[in-house]
Amino acid sequence: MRISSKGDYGLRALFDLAQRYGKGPVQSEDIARRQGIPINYLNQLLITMRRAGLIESLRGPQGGHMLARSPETITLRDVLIALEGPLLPGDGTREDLIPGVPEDHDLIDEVWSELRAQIETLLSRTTLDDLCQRKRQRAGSVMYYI
Amino acid sequence: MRISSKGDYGLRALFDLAQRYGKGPVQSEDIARRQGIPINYLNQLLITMRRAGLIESLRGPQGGHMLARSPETITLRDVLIALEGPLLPGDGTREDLIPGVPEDHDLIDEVWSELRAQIETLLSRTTLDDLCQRKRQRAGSVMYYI
DNA sequence: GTATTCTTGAGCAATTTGCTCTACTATGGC
DNA sequence: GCCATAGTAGAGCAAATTGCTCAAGAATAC
Ligand code: FES
Ligand code: FES
Repeated sequence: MRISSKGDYGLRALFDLAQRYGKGPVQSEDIARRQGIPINYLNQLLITMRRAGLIESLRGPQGGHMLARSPETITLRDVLIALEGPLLPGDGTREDLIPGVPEDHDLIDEVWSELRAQIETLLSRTTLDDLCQRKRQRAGSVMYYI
Repeated sequence: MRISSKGDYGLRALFDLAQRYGKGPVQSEDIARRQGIPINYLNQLLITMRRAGLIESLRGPQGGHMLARSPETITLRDVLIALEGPLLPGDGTREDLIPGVPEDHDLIDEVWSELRAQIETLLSRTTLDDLCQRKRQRAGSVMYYI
């Protein structure tokens, strides 16, 4: 029930890309420097995210990474599932554990399932674009109050 | 972002106790047998839960474990926090990771914080008593349809 | 006092986390 | 075609966590 550094760093990187969406590829070294992510580790995460279809990458000079879709269509759920694997247990429920009294076991499995569904809808409500908007708002109000 | 065997086994054990609430102490061996939990491991978990104030334990013959509070007052949040530690990162945010651009970093920290709060309220909505009621309902309808 | 039941803490293999490093591949510009 | 610039792939690795087991001890009912 935690978010590992993958999810944290990964979201930072995607947020970085979201702020530069539509302005050409961003190099991993730039992301790493700005967001304070160990570059070797970030490269790994970027590959994972590309394989998950969240970003696209171009090699060679002037290459880099960019969001594969617009920021409004990428949710926290997408990010966390790509980086941390399926939420809660396995796909459905934990088949690796020893079961107990069937009625009780099934009931609890259901609870976990419902919980996962609820958490996923919760996560689906926040997009990368929401983060960008929040940042702009904040920048605006800071200006305002100075 | 997963629930480990601690949370799973722990909830099973508490559910077992909830179904026997008010009927005297239940021995760990009985819980282990019914719910299919390795007994040595279960003993560990029971101690953790006692230290968290969820159960009370009595030693000696006819000893055992019982809920410290009534099942309506014990929520999934209590269970998971006791067994899995604080939800999401540390207490507030992950101070172990390298920060990046302060505006971005603070924004993302906020997102994690809000997320944790939302997940906690979600978890707080289900109590052990809810599980017991669901089981009774289910048993009822099974009877009915046979 | 003795059988019963919880308590404490050590120990341990297997897995996961959080990285680093090396080698390779693709591409743009000259 | 050459070469500098990026991304890609995967091995490797120390440290932490997971999922347990086990042995020794302490409390209590009878
Ligand atoms: S595996 Fe946990 S209750 Fe089914
Ligand atoms: S530690 Fe992750 S953004 Fe702050």
